[in-house]
Amino acid sequence: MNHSNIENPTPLQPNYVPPEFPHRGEETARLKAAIINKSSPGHQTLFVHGPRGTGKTHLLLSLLNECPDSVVTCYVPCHQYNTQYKALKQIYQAVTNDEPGDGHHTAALQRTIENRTQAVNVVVVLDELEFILHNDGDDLLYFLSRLDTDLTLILISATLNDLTSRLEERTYSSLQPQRIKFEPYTAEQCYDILVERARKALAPQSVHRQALTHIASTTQNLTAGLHWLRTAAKTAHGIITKHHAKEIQTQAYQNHVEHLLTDFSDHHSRLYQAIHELTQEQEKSGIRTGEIYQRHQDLCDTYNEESLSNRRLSDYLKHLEHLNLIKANYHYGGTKGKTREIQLPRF
DNA sequence: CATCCACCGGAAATGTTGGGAC
DNA sequence: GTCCCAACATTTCCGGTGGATG
Repeated sequence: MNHSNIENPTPLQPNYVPPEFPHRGEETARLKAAIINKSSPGHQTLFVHGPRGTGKTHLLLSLLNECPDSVVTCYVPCHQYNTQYKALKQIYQAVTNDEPGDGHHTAALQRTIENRTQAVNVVVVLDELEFILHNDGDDLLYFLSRLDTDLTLILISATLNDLTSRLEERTYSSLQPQRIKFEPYTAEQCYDILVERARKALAPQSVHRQALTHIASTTQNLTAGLHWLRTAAKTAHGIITKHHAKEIQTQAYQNHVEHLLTDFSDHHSRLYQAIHELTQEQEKSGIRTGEIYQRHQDLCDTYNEESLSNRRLSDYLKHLEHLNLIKANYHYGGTKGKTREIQLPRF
């Protein structure tokens, strides 16, 4: 039995890459000029940054698709390929159509990549850059910057504004990145896009305008907004009203969080759960890390899972911070000692 | 002014897995 | 197979931080 409003679920899926990018004309033109109508051979690096849900990833994926077959393209989501070696493997695969195992020397992969990319146009996108910079990403960037090929390197990040402070000097000066900033959508622009997606995915007249304006004025993160709309469509009996949208707001946000965490470990989820629980229980805002580590430990005990060292969890917390799932206030000493205060953002 | 808070975060150590040479 | 060498996830170790307290 299907009494759902959804006629075509695809345009509401998180991985759906739309054919058009409204309100991103300037960014599209600049990226196209750099990638597809590249004027001069040699190196170029673009640093694409801006908040989550502003279309960075999807626009780049769409442009990679438009590249002619003669161009070797490689998209690397660095939250999954978070070391130089793993990222090199992805590039190696794109260049040679061959998958190397794990027991090689980094230098051997680098040499092969260097040889196979002579006289080839290569576009490499490193998305979620902060996750690899947390490890040995700098070495990777330095290697890529020194490649003697026609390489277009695109670095994407939602939490970094400035690479100068995050890269070694020689790496930065060798890359000379051009910045392209994606501003957040305005509520009006967000509404536009939601309307368009609703039109493509849902039965006519199945969503109230006020439901969409409510979503668009609450969050300008389009990824989150689309999760919200999809959740609303899935759960509505009949027309999607503003009231219904409000009712399922929390559930929609949880879906969004779950989606962000799919590529991460169960410990990441449990850590988030620990923070979530503590936030619900206490009215004071700001929870210190010690408390979170303790709660995570307790959760592991009840699920009969092995816990991790606090040192490791500290890194995982940083991952959640990179995903904008938590806000962290750093105290480098003082009354509270050296610690972080963690908060959940409002939707 | 010394000491303490409470955890940060770099570095080294440990254990596991996979590759290549013999 | 055996041996050695990489990469990697995780643990262990520990120096460091700056306002509050006495």
